[in-house]
Amino acid sequence: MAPRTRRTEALSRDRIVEAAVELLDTSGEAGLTFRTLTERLATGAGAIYWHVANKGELLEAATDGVIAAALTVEPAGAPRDGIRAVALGLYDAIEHHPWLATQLTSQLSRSPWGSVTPRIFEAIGRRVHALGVPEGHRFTTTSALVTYILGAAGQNAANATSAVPHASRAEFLDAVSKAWEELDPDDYPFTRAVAAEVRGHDDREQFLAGVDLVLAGITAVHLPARPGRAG
Amino acid sequence: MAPRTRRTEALSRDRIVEAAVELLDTSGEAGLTFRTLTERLATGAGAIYWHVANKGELLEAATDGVIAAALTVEPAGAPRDGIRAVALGLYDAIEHHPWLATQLTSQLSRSPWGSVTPRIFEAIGRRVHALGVPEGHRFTTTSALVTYILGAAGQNAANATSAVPHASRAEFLDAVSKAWEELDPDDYPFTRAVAAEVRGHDDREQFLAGVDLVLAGITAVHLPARPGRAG
DNA sequence: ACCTGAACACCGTTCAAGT
DNA sequence: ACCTGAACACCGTTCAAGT
Repeated sequence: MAPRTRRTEALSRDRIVEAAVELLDTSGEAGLTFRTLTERLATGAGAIYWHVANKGELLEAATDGVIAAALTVEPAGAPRDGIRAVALGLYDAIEHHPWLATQLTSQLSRSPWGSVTPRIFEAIGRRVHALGVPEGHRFTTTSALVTYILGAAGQNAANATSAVPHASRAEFLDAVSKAWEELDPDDYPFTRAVAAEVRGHDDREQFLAGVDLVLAGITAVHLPARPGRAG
Repeated sequence: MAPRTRRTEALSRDRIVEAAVELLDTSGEAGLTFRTLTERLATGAGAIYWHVANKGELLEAATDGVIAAALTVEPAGAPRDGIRAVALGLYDAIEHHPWLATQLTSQLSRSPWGSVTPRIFEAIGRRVHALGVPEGHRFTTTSALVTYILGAAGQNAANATSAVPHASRAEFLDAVSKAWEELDPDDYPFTRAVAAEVRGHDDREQFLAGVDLVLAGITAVHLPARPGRAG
């Protein structure tokens, strides 16, 4: 395959990051190497290192750009709906860019001072505040929500990447269901019993159900029912 | 460093997996290579490939062994306490073996028919059932719990691995808190406001608080209050 | 059946040399 | 200042050859 880019414009950090995102989207984390990247950009490895310190920084920049775009959610509406919208925005972003999952986990912990962590934290936390969660509980509550959202979305991204490539989603779930039904009845009574529920389930619905479960928990623990306030 | 093992016994799959776990625990995911492994076992690469198909299978086996050990939790007690105990068991296992985090995410999705997924699912799900969650909601509820637990534990494992190596936990949290306090007041009012709460927080406590939040949500949504049942 | 270890096709990164 | 591209020190995996 001939290089897509003929180097009309000069190289720049932005163009490098852009190409990296394209490679990641097209061929996954393994598809981004300095070889594929130099080929795509019609340049040499050293040229890339002139603009970017190392592969980690490249991945950070790629993540930041995509997440910033994903978090531009309409600001208005009830806090609960806002949280659902932000959650879905992240879910969809991770589904379309499965390489985000790994990246988010490592950036949230490795560099919480970077821009990605505050961005996500702010988008959720602001609405947790608006929900009425009292001071002193906002950090923990927001952390729990962010953890669930990124954990679930990440799990889902792994689902998307993996699996036998040509097997449809339905076939995959069918295989899991079958495998669970054949587990030892003494050791795995529960897993066997819910095996059938695996078959039809919708990942996105299940994700939202989880968000609602956490929201219900927040309501129950931190927002004692008052007359005139809807559940 | 001289090889620790002098090859007194014959090579076996078990000994290889055992050595892999030791290397992973000692030097992290990057520390396990076929070079370090052959050195440790005083053998050649081909010998390992005779017992194990590839590196992925090696990581699977390592994960399975450690998780099975971590899930041997006392069976009795109230379901809620059982869930907390299982959750903490997984949390601690991942904290002691941070490489588990990545591994669990990929195994839960890539091979839900493997032994790891059913093991975790069964340990939590059985107690979700005992809690009284009605049929038709057990799969989704258990998924949400497992997602939160593995997501939080995984995030924590990343914390453990990363950070400037010599910085103490307190110093690290202090740096994060400071960085958050310096964010733009217009863009990050919430994050700035909770920056102080980062400083003192205990990860384990916060993890458990999250589990309790999900449990409260399950109670609120699926276990309508009845006279004679304690919250 | 089980093991050896050189060889292969990759990585990320560096760096003298060019313009 | 910006870029080239060969070279370095690694990877995981294979495979003819040994016992």
